[in-house]
Parts: sequence; C-alpha cells; structure tokens
Amino acid sequence: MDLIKENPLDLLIRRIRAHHPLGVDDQKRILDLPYKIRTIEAQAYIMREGDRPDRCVMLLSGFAFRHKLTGDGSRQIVAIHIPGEAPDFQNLFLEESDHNVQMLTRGVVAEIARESLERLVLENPAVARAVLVFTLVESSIFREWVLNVGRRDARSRIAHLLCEFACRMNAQGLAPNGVYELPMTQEQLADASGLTPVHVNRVLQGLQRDGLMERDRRIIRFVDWEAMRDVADFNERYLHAREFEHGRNSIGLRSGGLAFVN
Amino acid sequence: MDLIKENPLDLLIRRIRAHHPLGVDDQKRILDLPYKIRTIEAQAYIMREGDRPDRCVMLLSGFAFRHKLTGDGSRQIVAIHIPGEAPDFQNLFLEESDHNVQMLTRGVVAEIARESLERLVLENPAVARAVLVFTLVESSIFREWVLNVGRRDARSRIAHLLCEFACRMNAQGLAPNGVYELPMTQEQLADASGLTPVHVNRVLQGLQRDGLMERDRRIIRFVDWEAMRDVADFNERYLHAREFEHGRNSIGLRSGGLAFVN
DNA sequence: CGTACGTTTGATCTTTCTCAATAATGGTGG
DNA sequence: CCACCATTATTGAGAAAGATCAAACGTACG
Repeated sequence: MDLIKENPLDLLIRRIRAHHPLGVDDQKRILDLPYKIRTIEAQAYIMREGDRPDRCVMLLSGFAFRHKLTGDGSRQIVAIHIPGEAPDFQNLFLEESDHNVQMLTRGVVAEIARESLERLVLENPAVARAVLVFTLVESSIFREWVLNVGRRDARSRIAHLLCEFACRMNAQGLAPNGVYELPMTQEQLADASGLTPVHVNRVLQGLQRDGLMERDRRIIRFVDWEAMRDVADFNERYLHAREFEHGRNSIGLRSGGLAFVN
Repeated sequence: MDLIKENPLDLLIRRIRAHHPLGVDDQKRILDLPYKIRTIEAQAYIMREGDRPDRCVMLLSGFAFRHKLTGDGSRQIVAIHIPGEAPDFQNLFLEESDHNVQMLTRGVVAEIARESLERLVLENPAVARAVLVFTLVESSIFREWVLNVGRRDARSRIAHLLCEFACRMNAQGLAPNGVYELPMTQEQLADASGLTPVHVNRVLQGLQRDGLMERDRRIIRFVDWEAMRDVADFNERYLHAREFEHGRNSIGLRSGGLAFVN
C-alpha cells in the first residue's frame, strides 16, 4: 500500500474510522476537503516557532520531527512523526506555534488549509471526537517522554525510544520482523533523548554488544524484543493503540505483543 | 473571589468565554451539567493509571499533580494543577488513563460525569473548540517540560518551574507582587524536574544566595524577576496566554510582563 | 578523488547522584 | 501547652553517569 499513490483524504478517513464509526455524509465532507500535495526536502521547515499555523500537514512519505531550542542554542526534539501518521493538529487551533516542525528526510505531504479543516472539525462531532483523541494520544506520548528524559538512565532512554518506534512503525506496517529504518543521525537521537551524540553512540554499541539489537547504518533490527522491552522499561499502554482498533479483528493485537514477536 | 463559593459551571463558562464567545444557549447547556462538589484529602488519588476515566474534575481549591512511575519505582511528575484551572480533559476521551492524578494538598473539586460532558462537547462546537484549545495548551506545556528536563541544567530547570508557576498563579490572581505559595516538598520538586531532592535543595539555596528569590517555608518570593527569567531561559510563549484574552482589555497583558514586575 | 558529514574512540572533567548523618518543622495526643 | 514522632530540609563526603574535548576513521556523494 503506497500512501503516496492514494487519496490522502482516504487515509484520513481510515484513521478516523479506526477510532470511531463515521457516517456517509461525514465521509463525503472529508473527501470534499481541498488539499495540496507537496514534496519537501530533508531539513526543510514545515512550521517555525512563532508562525501562525495556517495549514495542517499529513505525512504521506518521509519522517518529520518537532523540536524546541533553549536560549543557548541546544535543541530538544519533542516528537517524531512517521509516514502515514495522523495529521498535525497540534497547532491548528492556536494562534502561534510554540515549536518548530522540520522534515527529517525528504518526503511527500498533503496540506490542508486551516480554515476548511477547522470548519470540518467543528461541524462534525465524529471528526471532532477523532481529532480530540489524536491530540490526547499525542499528549500521552509527550508525558511518557517527560518521564523518559527525566527519570531513565541513558541506556533505558535510548532503548525506550527504539521500542516506541518499533511499535509505531509496526502499527503502520513499516517494521516487518522487527526491522525498521530509523532515519536519524546519532546527534538527532541525542537531541531526542537529552544526551550527547558521543554518549548515544556508546549506548547503542552497548545494546548491540549485549545482543539486544543490531544496526546497519540506520537500519535497526530487534534481536531480543523481550530483553529490549525490559531494559527500556517499555509499556505500550501510553500509545493507546486500543483506541484505534474499531471495527478491526483485534484478536492478537490485544495480546500486548508486536506482530514480530518471535 | 472565592472559587469554592461560586457555581463551578460559571467558572467553566468564564474560562471558555475567555477564549471564544459563547452563545446564550451554549451557556444554558453548560449550566445544566450535573456536577458534584467533593473535598479531597492531600495525597488522595483522583485517577490511577489503568483506570477508565469516568469523570472530569475541576479544581476549586487546592493543588493537584499528574505523575508516572518507572518500573523501578522512580517517579516523574508531568504536570501540576493550580486552583481554578481548566478541568481535566486529558483522559476524558480515552478508555484508559496512562498516568496518575493525585492531590498535592487537600482541596475542593467539582466532578462532572464523563457522559454528560462528552455530549456537551460533541454537540456544541464552541465548547469543542475551547476543549481542544485547553488540551493543546496543555500539550504545549508538556513539550516545554520535555525541553526543560532534557536540555536545561539543574539551576535553569528549577528556575523555569518557578517561573512557570509564577505566571500561572498570577493568571489566576494567586501571586500578588510575585509572592506565591508553592505547596510542594523538595522531593516533589525533584520529581518534577528529574533531579534528586538533595540537589534541588542546593539549587534553591543557590538561587536565594544570588538574590533571585526568597523562600519562607513553601512561600516563594521573586526578588529579581528579570534575572530569574534569564537563568530560567523562560519565555512564556508556550503558555499561550493570548488564547485567553478574548473580550478582555489586553493592554498591559500583551506587554509580555507579569503584573508584579517592578 | 576530495570534501562534508556522520561515527567512533580515548582521555579528562563536571554535574549530579548516592549515602549517611543531623537539624528543623509540623502535627498529634496527653 | 508540651513532649514526641514523622516528615522534610540541610550538610558533607565520595562515587558515578554522562559531558566535553579532540582526534581519527568511514562513507556518501558531487
């Protein structure tokens, strides 16, 4: 399933329906949304702190990240977005962005103008509910990141990031057999975990040495999911995956494991 | 203005109207919400991780906090709530709470049942918008906390927490002249900043020694707001206070300073 | 084939943690 | 009102995780 080739609004509908039933007219109204497909280069900014959010972006391919800077210029990545993920509603109802959104890799996005999406949300309770839930799940992930960065040591922290990716990539069908590409430099990994690149490097080597995972460039391969989950102190509850199992045969998914667990 | 003595739904209406106009019938429907006033003891849990959120709580008096625990039992406080703040919508549309909510002090809350609030939100676009904005502002605060804990040193981190409180307390009229009570032990401060209590103690003494603030018990008094803001690397943008200036004479408020700045 | 960027390594330095003991404080029952 | 107990705050000394600095090594790509 290539997200770039399909109508991005179908993707949006699918995501909303995964959470909650959607009437035919609601679906029609979604399909009427005007949108624009754009290719964006790696490193390009989608939104900068202080900007007025005037559009909402859906990632059809490529990765993006959100970050903030301290006064002395150090950077904290506060979120990463993988292809196919729900659109960016973080700013849509605020007048001024409080952080930067930047592409991690080159990618293709669908842009929806703020006004039309805003109207859609406010006029369609089913859509409003879905947007609220998307936002709450993102909030939950932020909370887990505060915990991760505030209370876990470097090894757990990195392992946790990797586990979160594994789960989210898996949910998008992008991590067959526990193998996925994490297109981040070690410096970016450091900025996401509140560490230095040097230390990230040593931690990654440690995880590898202990047989928890393998790396080849940016390709991550989980060798021992259970052990990894253990050092990561990872519990997927905060991802609220069950909120998105509506109308799906959820047997197996509810078992708590990933598809690639041996 | 004593929040305990007034109708909590008026408080809710006021908060929503601060953000966006509200029709008379919307207001009526809000006033029809059934609610229950409860006194809660310090340390009592309002919600536990794993619970199904079945009610929404507004803080009329007293302080509360949200936290998560790692597997080995260390705690990270991810949010603090002060009296009069917007209700807790974090969990209202999710099936399972991903964190704990606990009272910091004894306090009085108004409880609104999930179903009635959910219906209100979904049937009234003006309310939906307000709830969305409340949620987005909380999200923004989480992001700032990730930055705070991930990229600032101990001194900045504590100073930043204190500045955030100063602003938020001030917005609720609870910090006259830059003096406010922060009813947290140093251990709780440590859990909010990802430090140890011992180190928090030393940092507080440092801030005091350098003439930035004074302490008497849990009473904080800002002596030099500008200097504090400086070491805190504090920029109130992320609090999105402007989102709540609707219909208010915002001259002075927009100037970026606090009421108690000398 | 050279340049730029990312990764890896080693050595040293700092911040913060840990452990442990002491001093305040607040609240409680008598 | 006082003595006592539990909590919280404070101090000191030593240990450790992670940061910093600097250099070398790879790799991709024009």
